[in-house]
Amino acid sequence: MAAKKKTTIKDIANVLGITPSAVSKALSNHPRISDKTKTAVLQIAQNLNYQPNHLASALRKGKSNLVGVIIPKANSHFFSSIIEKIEEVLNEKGYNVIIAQSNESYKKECKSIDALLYTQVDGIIASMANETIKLDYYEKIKSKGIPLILFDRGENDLNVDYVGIDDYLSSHMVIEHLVEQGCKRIAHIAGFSHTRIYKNRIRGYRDALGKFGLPIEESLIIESNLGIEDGRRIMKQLLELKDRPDAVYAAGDYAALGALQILQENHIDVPKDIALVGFTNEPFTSLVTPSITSVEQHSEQIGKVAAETLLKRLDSPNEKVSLNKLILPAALIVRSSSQKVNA
Amino acid sequence: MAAKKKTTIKDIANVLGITPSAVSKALSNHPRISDKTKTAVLQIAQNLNYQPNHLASALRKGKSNLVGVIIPKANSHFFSSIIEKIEEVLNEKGYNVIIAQSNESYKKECKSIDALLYTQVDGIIASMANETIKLDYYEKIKSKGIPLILFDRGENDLNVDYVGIDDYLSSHMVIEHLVEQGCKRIAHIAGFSHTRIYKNRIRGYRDALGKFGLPIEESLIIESNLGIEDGRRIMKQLLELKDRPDAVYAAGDYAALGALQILQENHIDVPKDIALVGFTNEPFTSLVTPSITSVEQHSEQIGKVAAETLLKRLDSPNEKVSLNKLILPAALIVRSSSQKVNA
DNA sequence: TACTTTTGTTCAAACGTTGAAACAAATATA
DNA sequence: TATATTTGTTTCAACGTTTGAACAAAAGTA
Repeated sequence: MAAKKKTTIKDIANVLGITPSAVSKALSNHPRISDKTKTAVLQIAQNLNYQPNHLASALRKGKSNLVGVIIPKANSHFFSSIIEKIEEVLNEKGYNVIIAQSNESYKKECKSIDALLYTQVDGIIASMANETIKLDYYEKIKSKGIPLILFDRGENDLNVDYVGIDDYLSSHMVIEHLVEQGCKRIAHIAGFSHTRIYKNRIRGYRDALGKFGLPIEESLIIESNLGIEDGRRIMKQLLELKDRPDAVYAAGDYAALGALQILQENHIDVPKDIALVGFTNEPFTSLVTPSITSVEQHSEQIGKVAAETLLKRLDSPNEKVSLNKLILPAALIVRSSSQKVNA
Repeated sequence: MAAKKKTTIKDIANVLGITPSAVSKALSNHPRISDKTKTAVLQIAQNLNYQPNHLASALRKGKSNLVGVIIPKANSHFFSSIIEKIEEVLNEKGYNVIIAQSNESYKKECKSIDALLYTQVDGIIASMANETIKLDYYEKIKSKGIPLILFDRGENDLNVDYVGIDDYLSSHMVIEHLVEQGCKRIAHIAGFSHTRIYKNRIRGYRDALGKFGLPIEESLIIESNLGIEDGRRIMKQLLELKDRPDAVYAAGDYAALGALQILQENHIDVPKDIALVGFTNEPFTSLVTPSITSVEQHSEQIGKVAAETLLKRLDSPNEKVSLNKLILPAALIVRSSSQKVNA
């Protein structure tokens, strides 16, 4: 019952006794079409409940008005709010957004890229899976001439636009704060240094320690995947040291949470005995007790800039604009887990 | 430099000296095409790096192989894992998924629906925004003959397939558990009763109290949006009663968390003085101290069933299959916040 | 009056793929 | 040998929209 023939541009033309071509031009507000015809067309279009056939116009124009977004996992405040912003910016310009999750898997990422290319997206905005080391599929996007913007997890070797925060400086902010709180032995639960952002956080951590005249101790720097379990494991390891740290800086909130659990299980006072700082400012950091100090990455800002950068590329596809590497500032959100003085 | 002409079916045809039609048939493994031709076509397709033009085929076939999914907010474990599953099931059958967030706003939801219809999706899977009362845009989907599946937040009046859990029974499970723990005055931080699922939870709560011979007290049932702030506000309200409850059952985890915060701020022992149960089993329920007992809704299961139901509709569009109202069982995950006995 | 310009529209081809129908050649059946 | 069937391919139109070129009519200029 429900499925009725869709009205096309041709139906409107028939009603008015003009050609489909005139209707098409009227609908796109062509200057050579008379106002009389335009209003008539609009009127009939409404009456017949006309919906333009996106497929046909996309085929003809060679443009789908679809943009693909690849993220590791939607299930995090950081990524979901970036997507929200990207959608907002792109929808306004008539683009629709297709979201694909890689689930941190290289294989799934490749499949997603193929799916997006098959759907003929006009551009892709992506944050790479942790696992990804080979860049062949991203090269494939580039080789098809489809604009690609990376955010957060990017790769310098790819030579594409990138939007992210200043990880190096963020580490400085964290260390400076901890030093102000009187901490002298600061451990770092780090991400894998083969990923750019984690490498920079480590570098920032080291340099900042140096800046404040604190010794760098390799046993206090431990790389991992930064999951809860990693945090727990590494915190246990740190507690077993003969000389315990008086602060822990985790490069991810989940790892920080795991560390917090272990500290509490061992009745170690946070922040008095050991101060704790995380990274990403996931909502739960403010919900747990004690609340966890973390680094806010201004996700909406990242999403906005990524989308706008893509729009720029789409508007001037041939223009050889120089690469954009946009590094936005981050902010330290100080909470109970690190506040020893003036609480 | 990068943007080169895309190879089409015609290019392949030219190389082999056959018609595009033959190539098309070879690629779709038509039985009447010789194996010789098929392998030749495949070979050349690979050589020329041929990628089928989805737009053209979609236009011709009147099928986009795109499915739209509308959710209130990706930023929750529940919804993001449902999406993950939907994607998994649909990708396997050659469908791509477009995700749209309504952000719990009716207006945004309408815009999303229009966008999806414009993109010519073959079907839509949706969970309604809290705000949504008018069903006109959903009727629009139906009137276009596009299969629509609702999950979690559905509306009986719409007369479409629905997948969700048994909210009524879930409340029974919760109350039964609390009664077993010795609770006698159980408050309910409820969702708005104009939404089906919350209405059912309230009904289940009332009936279960009756079943266990406990009196129903209207002052112990308070409806809200179930956000953290709602939880805090309502918990304060409950604490001001001359006769305090000895247990609180919140219809959402965030509300439960807000309640927990207030209880802790007032140094009320959870679960000894007041036991607490939430709903949805968001990951943070196991992360806070004490961990919060909650109802697991088997999101992957919901996603799987929703996707499969849609596939069924897509496969037999004209078949007047009777409506599917699939009610899956939920599970109570008991944690510290409600465990008074045999801890 | 004759010519140019402007205005409003139609014509026709194209975007890339598909599938029913037509066709010729090869093979099977009588 | 004549006829029917099968096999492999081509022909052609279609999906709905867009766009440059063509065209006629109206308006402007000389």
